[in-house]
Amino acid sequence: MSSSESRERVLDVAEKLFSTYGYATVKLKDIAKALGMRQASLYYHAPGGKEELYLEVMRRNMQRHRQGLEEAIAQADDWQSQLQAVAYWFLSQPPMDFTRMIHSDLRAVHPEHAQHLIHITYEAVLQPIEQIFERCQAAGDIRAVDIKLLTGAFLSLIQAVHSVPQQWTNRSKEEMADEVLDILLHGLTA
Amino acid sequence: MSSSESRERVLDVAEKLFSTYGYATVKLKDIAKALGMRQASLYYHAPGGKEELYLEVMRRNMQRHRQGLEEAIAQADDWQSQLQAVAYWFLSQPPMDFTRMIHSDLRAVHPEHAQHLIHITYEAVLQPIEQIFERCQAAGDIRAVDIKLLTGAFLSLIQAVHSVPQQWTNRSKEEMADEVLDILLHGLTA
DNA sequence: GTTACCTTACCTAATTTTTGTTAGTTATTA
DNA sequence: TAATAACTAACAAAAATTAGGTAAGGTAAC
Repeated sequence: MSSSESRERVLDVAEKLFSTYGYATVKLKDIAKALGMRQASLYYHAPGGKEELYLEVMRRNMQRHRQGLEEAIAQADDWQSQLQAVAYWFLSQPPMDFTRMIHSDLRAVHPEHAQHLIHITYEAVLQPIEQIFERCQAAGDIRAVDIKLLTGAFLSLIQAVHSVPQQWTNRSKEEMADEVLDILLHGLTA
Repeated sequence: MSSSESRERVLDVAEKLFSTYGYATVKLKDIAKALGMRQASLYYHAPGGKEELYLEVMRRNMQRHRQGLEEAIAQADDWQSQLQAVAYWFLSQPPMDFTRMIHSDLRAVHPEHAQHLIHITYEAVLQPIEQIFERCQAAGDIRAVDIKLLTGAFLSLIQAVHSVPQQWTNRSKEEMADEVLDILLHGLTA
């Protein structure tokens, strides 16, 4: 395995753990264990320590989201398929918990880094989705609503589906996302 | 201050912190600091230590939710006001993050206690809301949907509103909850 | 009503455990 | 044989926990 491949592997594992459990819950030991190595060996791949590893992981994560969302949106032709594509994209990725990130995880990092991460998060994930809704609204496809609120609601719904323990249901996450999306578009009373 | 009053105060403070930041992020030092006492003094009020304090806090929390939801629902006459009352109830309480609780916080407690907490959570908060939707569905007020999924979606929407940093908006949480609820009921395309 | 003695609600200081980090060593491989 | 990618062991810092002390306030005995 090449150097950059094994570094990617470290970032992948760390990302999955940090995304699922949050910064404070995940110990370096957990990451090392998941990688099949000793805690100290992590410092070969991540010499900057835990906080810097978290930041690298999240920056790469946001980078990938920007790319993935852009492609997902570009390839869908109408706005409803765009929303579905975005939903499926998130379901294919490690869970992204904004609430925990903002209120909990980011308190562990230096304020300037936290601020920067919030900024790139906005550009990478919030903005692309806001733009879908803005285009919808301009075209008259959806009624007048607070776009930022709607974007937050949309994301929260997808992540709620994402976080349903697989053992609690016999449906696939995509099925559930479709149903939730349908409710969002046409309402409960339709 | 009476003995039970000051104990309640400890539980109140611990609840707010645990609910907002999660189990691992909150250190006993943080709780002590918020109470204006030394870390070691916490052991006078919570001799069982951190894990047991967390469990007591969450059990009391669920107890209160059961009560509060029951009253909120009983006092509203139609189902739409019931949903609004439930939303407002949650906004009046410390945030409840199921995803974090299940995937993260509960990993720190003994499995049997975790199981029990999941159970009382279901009875105290999931069930009352499911019952609203079931009655709606039976009465034909809403169309056929997966009730458990709908309940999760509803809760996730409310908590998303609850977690919006007040500085990011000039609207009240109740306003935002009303708008989100309206979208849920009538859809984006209405 | 003052002395003795409890209890309450903290405190400081020390200890233990967990977590993060550094140093120095070794096997593998390009 | 030099770089890579691990390892063990030690160390440091943070977090949880325990031990033991004390000041304030109540209560019973004298």
